[in-house]
Amino acid sequence: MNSAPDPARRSERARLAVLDSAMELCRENGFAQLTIEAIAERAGVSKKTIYRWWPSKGAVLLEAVSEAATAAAFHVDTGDLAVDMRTQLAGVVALFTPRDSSPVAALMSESQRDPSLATEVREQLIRPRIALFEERMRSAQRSGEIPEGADLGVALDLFYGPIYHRLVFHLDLPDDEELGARVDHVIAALRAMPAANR
Amino acid sequence: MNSAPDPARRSERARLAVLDSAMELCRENGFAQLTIEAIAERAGVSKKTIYRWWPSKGAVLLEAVSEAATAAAFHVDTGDLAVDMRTQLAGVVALFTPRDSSPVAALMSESQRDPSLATEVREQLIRPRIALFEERMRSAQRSGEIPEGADLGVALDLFYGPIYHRLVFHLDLPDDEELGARVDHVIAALRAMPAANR
Amino acid sequence: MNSAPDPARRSERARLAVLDSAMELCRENGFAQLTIEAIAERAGVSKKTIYRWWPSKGAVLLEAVSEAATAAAFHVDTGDLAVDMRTQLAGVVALFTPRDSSPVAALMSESQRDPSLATEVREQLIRPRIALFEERMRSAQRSGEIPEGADLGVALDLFYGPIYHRLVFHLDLPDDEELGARVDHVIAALRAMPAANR
Amino acid sequence: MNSAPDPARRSERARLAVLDSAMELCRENGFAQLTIEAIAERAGVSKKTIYRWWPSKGAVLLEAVSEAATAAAFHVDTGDLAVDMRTQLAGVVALFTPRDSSPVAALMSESQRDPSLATEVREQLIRPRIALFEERMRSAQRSGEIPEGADLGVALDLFYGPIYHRLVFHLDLPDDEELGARVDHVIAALRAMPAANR
DNA sequence: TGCTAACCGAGACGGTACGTCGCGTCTTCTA
DNA sequence: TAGAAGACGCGACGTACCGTCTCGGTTAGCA
Repeated sequence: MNSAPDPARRSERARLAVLDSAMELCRENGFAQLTIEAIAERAGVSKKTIYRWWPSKGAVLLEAVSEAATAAAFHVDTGDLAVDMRTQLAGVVALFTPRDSSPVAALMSESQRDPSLATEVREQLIRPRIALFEERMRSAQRSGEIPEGADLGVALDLFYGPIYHRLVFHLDLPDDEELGARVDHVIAALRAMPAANR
Repeated sequence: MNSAPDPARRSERARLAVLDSAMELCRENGFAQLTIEAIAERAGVSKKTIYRWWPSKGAVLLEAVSEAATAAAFHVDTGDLAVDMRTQLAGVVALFTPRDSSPVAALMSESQRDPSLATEVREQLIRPRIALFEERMRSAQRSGEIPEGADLGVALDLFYGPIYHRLVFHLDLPDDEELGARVDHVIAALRAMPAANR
Repeated sequence: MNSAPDPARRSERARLAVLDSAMELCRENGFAQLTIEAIAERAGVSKKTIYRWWPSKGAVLLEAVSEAATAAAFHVDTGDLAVDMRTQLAGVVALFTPRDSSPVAALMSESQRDPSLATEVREQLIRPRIALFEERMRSAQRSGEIPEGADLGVALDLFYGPIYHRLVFHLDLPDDEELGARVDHVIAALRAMPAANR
Repeated sequence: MNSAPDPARRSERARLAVLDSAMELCRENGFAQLTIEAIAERAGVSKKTIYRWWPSKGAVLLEAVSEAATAAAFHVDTGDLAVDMRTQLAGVVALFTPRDSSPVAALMSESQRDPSLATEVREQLIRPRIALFEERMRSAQRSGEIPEGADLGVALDLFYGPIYHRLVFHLDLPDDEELGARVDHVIAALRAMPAANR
C-alpha cells in the first residue's frame, strides 16, 4: 500500500529550512526565479523531502506566507474604524511590496496557474481574513460607526478593491495618503448606502 | 547597431497563425499548458519565427488579446450610466471566464512574473481602456448623472475593484444581478461623495 | 569546486543503451545522420543523461568503439609475421567498412573537427594499439624475421600508411590479395633497410 | 522547366568574395565554425547566391582549395628524385598545417561526411595529382633512379602513407628531417623491390 | 537605347538539432 | 525509516544553421 508519510517522524529542522529558503529566494531573485531545486539546495534538503511534505512549490509558499503573515494584516480595534482600516490596508499594501519579490504576490501569481493551490489559498489564507474583517465590521456596526444593515460584502469590495485592481494591472499601489482618503470615502458611502438585499 | 528585423518583410500569414494558435491553445488546455513549441506546431510556424517577432509568449498573448478584445469591453453611451456600466462590467467579467482558459486571465498571470510584459500590458491595453472609461464618466458628468467634481480615479476603483478583488483570490466573480446592485451602489456613492482633492 | 557527477551512482543500463544505440544508428543511417537526440530516443534515455557523462557525441562513439574494438584488430603471434600482419591489416580494413556507416570511420571524421576528441582517440585508442604493434614487431625481431635494428616507426608507416592514405582520399581500400602483396613488400623492405637513426 | 543558372551572367566579384571568405574563415576559426551563413555575411553575398553556384559548403571549399593549391604541391623535376620528393612532401605537409585551421584538412574532413563531395575531391583534386606523381616517377624510371618495373601504386603508398597515417590519428606530422630519411628509405626500397604484378 | 530576364543583396521562412534547465520520480546510502 | 544526495526520463527552453523562398534593385544581352 502506498502509505502516507508519518508526520511524527517529520524533521522540523528541514521544514523550517525549506520555508525560510523559499522566502529568502523569493525576496532575492523574484519569484520568477524561484524553483524547487533552488529551495532544496539553499535549505540543504533533498528534493524528495520537499515533495514528501508539499504537493507543489506553491504549497511551500502558502505555508511560508501563512506563518509569516499571521501577525501582519491583523485587524486592530481601537474603536476608530477609519484609523484601524488605514492601518490594516497599509499592512496589506506592505505585504505586496516590492511587487517583483514579494512572496505574497508570488503566491497569488502561482494560484493563477494552479487551481488546487488557488483553493487552498482561498480557504486557508483568504477566508479566515475575510472573517476577521467582517468581525471588525460588525464591531463597527455595534458601535454605530456604520449602519447595522450595511452589506459587508460590499464593504469588502469597497475597501480592498482599489488595492487588487491596481495589483492586477501593475498600476501604482495607493500610498498612505490616498489610502486615508479612500477609507474616508468608503466609510461615508457605507453610512449613506441603504442595506443591500442579500 | 543591433539590427532589428524588418517589419516590411514580415509574413502576415505567420503572424495571424501564431496569434490564432495561441488563443486556441489557451482556450483548449488552459494557459499552464501553453508553450511556445505548441504554438509553433499548431501554427505551422518555426519557433524562430515566433522569437523573431515577440520577446516572450506573454507578448504573443498580449497581441492576440489586443486584436481580439478591441470590440469587447467597449463603453457604450446610451445616456443611462447604470445600464451602460452593467453592460461594460458584464463584458469584462466575460473576458475572464472561464478563468482557467481565458487568454485574458492568462495574460494577467503572465504579467505577474514578467515585469516588462506588465508594463506593455498596462500601457497598451489598460491605460487606453481607462481613458475610455473616463470619457464615459465625463459624459455622465455633463449629463448630470454624477457630480462634476467626482473623482474619476475613485470611480474606477469602485466600479472595477470588486471584479479584480475576486479575481485575485479566486472567489466567484459577480453575476449579472450582483453587478447590477453594485453599479447602483457605486453611482449612489459617487453622487453622495464630495469631490476628491486630487 | 565544480562538482563532477558521481560515477558510483551511474546507471549501467543507461550507459550500455547509449553505446549500443550509437553503434546501431551509425550502422543504419551513416554517421552524418547520427545525432544526440536520436541516440537518446533510441536508447530510451534523456539527453541530459548523455550530456552528464559524455562531453560530445564523439566521446560516446569513442567509448562505444573502444568497447567493441577490444577484440578486433588484435595482434596474433603465430610465428609467421607475414601471415599475422595480413590478418591484422584485414581486420583494420574491416573496421572501416563500409565507409559511410562504420562507427570507426565516424570516430575519425569526428576527430577532425574536435581537437580534444582527437587527443582522446589518440591516447586511448591509437597509442595502445601502436604499442601492441611494436610488441609484435619486437617478437619478429627476436625470431629473426626482421632485423634487430629495424625502425619500428618506419614499419608502422609502411604497414598502415597504404590503408589511411586511401581512407583519406576515398580511394578503394586494399583487398586481401593486395594486402598480402604489400605485406610481403614491406617485410622485404624492412629486411633490406639499414636501421634508422632515431 | 527548372532552368539551370546561366554562367554567362555569373558575378565574378561574388564568386571570388565567397572563395576568399571561406578560406579566411577557415584559417581564423577552424573549420568546425565554418558555416554557409558566416561565409555569406563575410563575403557580402546572399546565401541564395552561394546555393545557386555550389551544392554545399564542401564544394565551396573544394573550389577555393583548388584555386589556391594549383601551385602548391607541384612536382618539380631537378633530376634528383630524393630532393624533389622532399620538396613535394614538405609542400603537402605544409598544406595540412596548422591542422585545426587548414582549409585542405577541412576539405578532407568534410569529404568524410559527404560522399558526393568525396567523389569530387578524388576526381578533381587527387587523381590529377596522383597522375603528376606518376609522371615524375616515370621520369625517374627513365633516368634509372628507380627500376622500370617498380609498382607506382606501391610507390604512392610508401611516399604518402606516412603523412596520411599520422593525419588520421592526429599524430605529429613528420618534420623535414624525418621526411628526408623516409624518402631515402622509400627510394631504397623501390630499388630493392621486384616489380609488383599489377 | 530601351526591354526584359537573370542575377544580385537581403533576410524571413519552416525545419532540425543543439545544449541547458527545471520538473517530479527514483535509488542508494547514512544516521 | 526519514532524510541527503543526486541520477533519471521527460519536455520546454531559446539559439544556431540549414536549405528554400520571396522581395526590390541592378545589370547584362537582345531588340
